Amino acid sequence: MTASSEVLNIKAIKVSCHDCSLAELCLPRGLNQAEITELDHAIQHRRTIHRGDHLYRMGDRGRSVFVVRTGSIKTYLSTGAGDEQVVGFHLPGEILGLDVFDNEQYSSGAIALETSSVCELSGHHFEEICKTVPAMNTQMCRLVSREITHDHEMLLLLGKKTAEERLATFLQSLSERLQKRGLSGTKFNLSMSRQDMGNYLGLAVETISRLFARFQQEGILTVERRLVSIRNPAGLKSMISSHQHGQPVRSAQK
Amino acid sequence: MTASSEVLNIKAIKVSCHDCSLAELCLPRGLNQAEITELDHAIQHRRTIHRGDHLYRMGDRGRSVFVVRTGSIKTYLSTGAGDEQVVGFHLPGEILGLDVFDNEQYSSGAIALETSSVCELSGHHFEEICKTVPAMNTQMCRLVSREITHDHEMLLLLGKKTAEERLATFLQSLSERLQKRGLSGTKFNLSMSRQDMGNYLGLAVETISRLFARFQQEGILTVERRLVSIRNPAGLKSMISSHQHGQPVRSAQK
DNA sequence: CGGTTACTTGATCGAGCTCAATTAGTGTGG
DNA sequence: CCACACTAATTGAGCTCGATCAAGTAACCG
Repeated sequence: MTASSEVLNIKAIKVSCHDCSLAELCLPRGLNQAEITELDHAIQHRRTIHRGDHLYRMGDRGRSVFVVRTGSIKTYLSTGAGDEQVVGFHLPGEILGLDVFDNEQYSSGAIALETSSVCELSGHHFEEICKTVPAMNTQMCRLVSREITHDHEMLLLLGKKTAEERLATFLQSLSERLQKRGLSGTKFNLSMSRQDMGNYLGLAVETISRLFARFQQEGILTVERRLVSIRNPAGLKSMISSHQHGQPVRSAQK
Repeated sequence: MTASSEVLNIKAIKVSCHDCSLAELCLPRGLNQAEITELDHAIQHRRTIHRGDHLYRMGDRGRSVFVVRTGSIKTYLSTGAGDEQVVGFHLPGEILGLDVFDNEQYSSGAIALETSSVCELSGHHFEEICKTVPAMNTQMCRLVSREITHDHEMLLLLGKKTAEERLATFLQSLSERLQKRGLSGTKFNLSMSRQDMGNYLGLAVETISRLFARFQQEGILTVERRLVSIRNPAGLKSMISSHQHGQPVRSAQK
């Protein structure tokens, strides 16, 4: 804010949750000043990782969860057979590593898509703060719940949606998340490759490429390398779910 | 069933976690006697639901999570467009409804696959117990973590696996879960329809049927209506992941 | 620049879906 | 106890969406 605070940039690494612009999206949301102070004590340290670096690998022992501060991070699973599945893209304010609590080791890996910084919340401090700050426990439940709901929506996407619906859903979701962060929801850079997108959406890279070409032809968006501009947001939304089903199809109901 | 046991059935509803045979698989796991007593107070009541009944519907307001005591329950999501995605099958000792904490409404629906009973843990009591019994908080984190990991494995299944691999994975997982509950892992009844299985695995009913026929032909198992007998467990396991990939394919790595 | 990687575009193929017909359970009521 | 309706499951035939294979182009980077 003030010009003179420039000198304090080194301190920026030590920025507290009080001053963090992400506070409203992040763990502190809904906490009072005293509670945020407690939370601040629990944050072990801020770490920076570069494009392609692992934050943690599948199977790593640990007890920490992380919150993205800047940049973006993908999480993925790999099978013995060599193929991998991207399970999430994480933007500033989003939490990752929740899979560590089962037996104190990560069941997924996390790689930075670009230079990124994260706040680390160690398991020990995490348990402490859940005990001492009830609001924090509630907040944590909310985040975990959201994560599960999101994963379920991804199951629906992979289980039922067409290629077109998948990409449209992905772009729409990304757009909304960026907008919440004060960025443009209509013009943004993709931090992940076509490869990663395809992997995440259960599609081949070629399919992603062709879909982008088609969306462009139809005037839905323009895309140049990784820069996407949504031209027709309503059109994009209308592609998210299939319309043609007259009566319920592939029903889960009895 | 028997006329004489009717008298005791009423008591069955009031069984405590102390006496429950599921304790080792369920929430009380790792808790001491005093802590289990606290947990017992938090369990609001036991409920019985019949085949096809909803435990809760998508969008229902609430704050409770449930643990299956007997029977089995499926959870599912539905889109506006009318199609649905089964996101889980829940066996005794397994928790469901964790998606309720985000904004105090269920983002999924839950339907009994057969006559089932559940223990309800209300949100209020749940928060209380997490505060007063730290071990319970740890336990909860573990369960949530496991849920997330499982969902991620399902993303991998839907995103990368072939139809054969999907069904094999499903049967193997079911077999293991039943075995943990003291039931046979080689001969068991499927409580869900082919429809539900197909929906869950992202496959058409016909594909499930054909796969069962093929597995039978290959001597992997026999299936008669919903009764499955695994004849060659090693053979089943070997079908879980693709072998042919020489070098990493569809990689998530950069 | 030359080499590497990311992306695009075209042509072909196949796993699994859809449609259709049949069979086998499962009640339900007379 | 059986006839009827209804749902669940199987089996066959053909088709389609998106994968795979192949080639070319464009950005990036030492």
